[in-house]
Amino acid sequence: MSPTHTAGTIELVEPRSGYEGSCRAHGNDGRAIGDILARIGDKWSLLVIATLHEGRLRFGELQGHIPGISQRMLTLTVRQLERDGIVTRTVFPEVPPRVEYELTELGETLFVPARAIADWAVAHHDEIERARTAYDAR
Amino acid sequence: MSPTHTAGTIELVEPRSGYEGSCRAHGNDGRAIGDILARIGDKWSLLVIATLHEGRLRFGELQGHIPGISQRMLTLTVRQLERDGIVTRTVFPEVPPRVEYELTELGETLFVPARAIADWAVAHHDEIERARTAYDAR
DNA sequence: CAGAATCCCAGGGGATACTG
DNA sequence: CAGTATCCCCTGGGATTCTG
Repeated sequence: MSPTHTAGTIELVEPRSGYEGSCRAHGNDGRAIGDILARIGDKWSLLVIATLHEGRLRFGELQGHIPGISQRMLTLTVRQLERDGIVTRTVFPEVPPRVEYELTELGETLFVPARAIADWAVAHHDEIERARTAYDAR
Repeated sequence: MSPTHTAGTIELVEPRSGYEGSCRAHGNDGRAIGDILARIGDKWSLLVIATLHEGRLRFGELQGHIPGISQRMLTLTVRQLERDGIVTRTVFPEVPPRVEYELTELGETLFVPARAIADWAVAHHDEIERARTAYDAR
């Protein structure tokens, strides 16, 4: 909305003098991070992105590859991602209608760190599991 | 709970034959990923982890470094992270009470990909902003 | 100071039914 | 097929108050 900022580096957390200082200073940049984090961190976005990384898919296929997602949530998720420039939505003027989704360049760049998180989760999930059992038995 | 699985690699998304197959196969591994993703992807965890990466902090300080977090949510977040073995909670037997939080080794390893996501958000947030304005003006 | 307990509300998200 | 529209429940999470 406000193109009035001059870019500049934004630290997630300042060395030790105030996250608030760096993020809140120019108004919306601090929120932008949480904003984007909220998007990619939501229940389905990462799964959609990971699935689409394998190649373009139509709506139904996409849903088939993501067990448990409702039609409604898939629609909403994919619309958000489209709005953010992370996926493209292509409608083919046929009947019955066909719509295909694909990652954009931006989406592909996001896949890299997203994948890193997923890999971390996979690599450490039993370690976490043990930590939980230990904590619960305490 | 069930130590009956033989580890093995878990793919986030199978090359093209079924996310369901790989994840749902052994029962809880598929859910575990979404589970962990949900934890780190929630509204506050990443911020807490990032803040703690700078060094150990007591409750009040932690809250001071994370603008907008309520006492309640900080408590809940930090407890979850403790349960997952990502932070340690040290209570000093003093009066008034002092409690300090610090990242564990595991927590530090999580910080790496977490940081990558945050960096991505920072690096692309104006690109996303433009995509949104474009989409909304469409 | 560091929480635990309660209250309460907005909205996230599932199930279902309808449409172009 | 690929959505949209509703209904409705449940949880996330803020504000406030109480305690060791």
